[in-house]
Amino acid sequence: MIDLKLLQKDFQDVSDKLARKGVSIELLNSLKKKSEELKAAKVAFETLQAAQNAMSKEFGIYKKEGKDVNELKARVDANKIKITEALETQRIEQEELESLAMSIPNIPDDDVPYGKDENDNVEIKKVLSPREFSFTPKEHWELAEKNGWIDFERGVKLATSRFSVSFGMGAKLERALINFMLSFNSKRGFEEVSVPSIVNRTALEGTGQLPKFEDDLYKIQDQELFLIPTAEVPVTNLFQDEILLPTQLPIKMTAYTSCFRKEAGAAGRDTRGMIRQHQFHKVELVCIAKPEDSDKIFEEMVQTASDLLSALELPHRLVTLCSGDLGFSAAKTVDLEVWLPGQNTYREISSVSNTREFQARRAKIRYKDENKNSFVHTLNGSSLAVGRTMVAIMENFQNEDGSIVIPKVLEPYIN
RNA sequence: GGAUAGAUGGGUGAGCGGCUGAAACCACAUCCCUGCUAAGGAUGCGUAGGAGUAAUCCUACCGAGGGUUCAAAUCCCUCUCUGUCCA
Repeated sequence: MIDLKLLQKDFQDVSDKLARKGVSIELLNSLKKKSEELKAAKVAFETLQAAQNAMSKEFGIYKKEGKDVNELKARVDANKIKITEALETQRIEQEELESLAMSIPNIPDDDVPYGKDENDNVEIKKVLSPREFSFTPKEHWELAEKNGWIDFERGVKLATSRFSVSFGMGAKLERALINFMLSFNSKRGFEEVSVPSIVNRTALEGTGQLPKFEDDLYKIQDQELFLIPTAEVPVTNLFQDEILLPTQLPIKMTAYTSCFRKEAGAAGRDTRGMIRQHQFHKVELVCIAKPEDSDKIFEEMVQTASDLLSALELPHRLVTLCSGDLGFSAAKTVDLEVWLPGQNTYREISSVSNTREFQARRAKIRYKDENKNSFVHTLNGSSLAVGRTMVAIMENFQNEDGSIVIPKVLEPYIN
């Protein structure tokens, strides 16, 4: 959630920055007005309540002294009617403010480039050069079927479109990648955690998927429970409503989970192959940090994901997302895009974001900072999306006959 | 599924409907004493919001949500979770 105090104090600045993310000034204006109204309603209510409390105390004293309470009771009763009204006003204001505030995205960092969509993203650097092929490289779905690694039809048979099944070496490679990534991250100081794949509404509100993006989530029928779209949700919310000690920070975690996304609005995109599936595997990095450390941790996470790709000998590039392409909760995001020779293009394989205190404010994650409590910064990044890594391995390590070489670092994990 | 007990501040754990935002202990912080791998003493120490230059004051919160009452951590109802016992 954005900082309402900051909005009141620096309205111009906040609205300028959010305009870059496509938030209208009208919306922010009504938010500002609402928060002022709520404040007034609160003051009105609290004044009445204070009077009520004082009279109640008096009441006790009167009783003790055996004085007549009829006159006092009449005053108390009259005040009570006003309190009920004031409380109702405040409740309505509160609800309206919350639903408004919860749907406003995070403020982008100052160094985020301005832009409309993914075409305006800015490349930072390329890592490893794409290999020269002496033949025309095939796309991964062809290779996957040819080698018997992935069965797209049977996935559809079991569930629906955009589900697939891995067999044999395909399944082994998947498992090897998960283990390799977890070990790699673990060596870099990220603690492994294993979390539920189902979470409640509060958790999803904490990280920002709800209330705005319910259509993208799989919901459990008749229950306020959802399949997780990313491990970021359960792992970040591990510390929801907690006050951490500074000595605990930074907390660096890595988790493997399946991820479930409806991909609403993605009709027609990446329909072939396993680039965009409803269920996919992902190893995630999540960090909880003091504000002054979060930039450093961010770089560390980007570097870890990049090194992982390098260890797998996969050419990739780093891209800073422009303001228009930035996600709802992110203040800054760097995407890692892997080279896919079959498609002759770079495709997103990891996305590292700093949400600053946006999620911490929603999920109430704080730490003791000197004497006061402050919000932590939360960061998350994929490391990596397993399915897309398999795609990248297939396309980059293919031979002319369609066979595929397994990257050397994975050998110990295959057998 | 049935029965039963419970849910209090960072932790353990008291709490008669008003004097309880909450005892005590532990932990933690600062200071004093002490010259030794320790002990003792003093003070402070929940969260959020609001008023004020400030001292300070006000409001809310004792699992969640309702209710009774002038007044609820304390009484009533519903729900959630945890423990134990029975199927």
